[in-house]
Amino acid sequence: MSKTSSETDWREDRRRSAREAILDAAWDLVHEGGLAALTLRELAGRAGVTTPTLYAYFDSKHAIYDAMFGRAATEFAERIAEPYEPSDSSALLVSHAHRFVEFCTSDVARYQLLFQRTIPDFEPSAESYAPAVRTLEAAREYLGRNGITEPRHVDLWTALLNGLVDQQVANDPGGDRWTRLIEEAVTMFVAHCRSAPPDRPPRSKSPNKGDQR
Amino acid sequence: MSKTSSETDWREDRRRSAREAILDAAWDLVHEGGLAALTLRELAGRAGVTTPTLYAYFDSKHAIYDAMFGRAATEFAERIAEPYEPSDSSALLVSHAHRFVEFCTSDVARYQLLFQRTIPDFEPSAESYAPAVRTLEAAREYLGRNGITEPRHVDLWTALLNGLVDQQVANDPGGDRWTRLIEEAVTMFVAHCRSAPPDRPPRSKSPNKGDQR
DNA sequence: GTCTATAGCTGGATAGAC
DNA sequence: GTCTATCCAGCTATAGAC
Repeated sequence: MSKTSSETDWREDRRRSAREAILDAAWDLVHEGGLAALTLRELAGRAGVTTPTLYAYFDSKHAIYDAMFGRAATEFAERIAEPYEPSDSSALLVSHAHRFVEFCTSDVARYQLLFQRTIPDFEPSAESYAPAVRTLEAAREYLGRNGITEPRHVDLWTALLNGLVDQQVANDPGGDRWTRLIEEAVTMFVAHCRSAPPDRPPRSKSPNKGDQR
Repeated sequence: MSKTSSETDWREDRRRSAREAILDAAWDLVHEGGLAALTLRELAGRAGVTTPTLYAYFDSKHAIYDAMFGRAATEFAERIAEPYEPSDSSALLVSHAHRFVEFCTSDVARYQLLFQRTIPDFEPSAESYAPAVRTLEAAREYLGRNGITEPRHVDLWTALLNGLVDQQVANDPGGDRWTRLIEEAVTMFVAHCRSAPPDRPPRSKSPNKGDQR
């Protein structure tokens, strides 16, 4: 090799920080105009470079979305992993739910990029996606401490939280019409799981089959 | 007037059916490639006309989306308004939930157009939107028959159903991983509302304030 | 109402000099 | 790595003949 390792580190650090600066500008842009407002021309202008320069740091526009996804997923994982104040398992679950919902509603564009599939033909790479899946394990952990281990209950949990977030961002952006229901929703959910039989969902009578196409 | 009324009806009928044929083609296109795949060139090709002809029937691309929205909203209202088999109020609510979720999951593009805001700068007109709001009144009606009248419970209900739909279409399209939880979700919800005090959500202890930014 | 032809714009991506 | 200049594709929408 013709370079010392410190020279290599220097250059790689500069390259990394230039990439991060571009991503900063990308997020600014997206926060103002939504995910679809990201264009390479506008991004280059904000980052103080020209379009071809962007291709020195990213292979394509999708690669930029992927890097943005990776940053969002890391933020998500870090926020969820922050320590909780000591409390009983039920209050812990409420805190966890608050964090999840607050994380999602505090940045709608980030939420859409992470959890909805709104960009045509974009799929996050496995590396970018990894932190997000690790975080789902955390949810299972907190549910488990409440004695909730049934897979269908985990699914019901994700549906409940996701529904609150979705209604909040779609119908009352910036407000708290649905986020203020979190505690009640968790109470409802926990009470149900504690009373439900472990194997089958409770059914008092057969459902209206005629309506289930 | 120089035309008889029957001549006028004739022409208006022809015009209406031509519009409907274009909308049929638009829905075919969208079902195959998603909402964003609608382009006027492709639409014209499928409808057997050329691009300028589309402008003889619609003022703009957004006007086409609006007409599609109107049709979807009407389908939604009609499906929800179909009579239910006689049953008790609880089973009625389950049937209602099944219909809502099945309607949404059976046509993802239609669901996205109706309930998510994924098309840039598109807002449905008041006329197109009207059937959808009327249908929300139906949900309140069925909840009311179960003694559920609190506004916050109505919000919790919409979040719960919307969450099931969202998880289903996002993470298990074509499957039933979340739709099969409908009955259990309704049971949980109804039991909670019956036991909850009418004015305030139940809280055994104060929440972890440190986590509520 | 329907066509041919095209305007006018915006987008992602690249060639090649420096 | 960064620039100037440009290509090429896609889109909505319109002008004007028939």
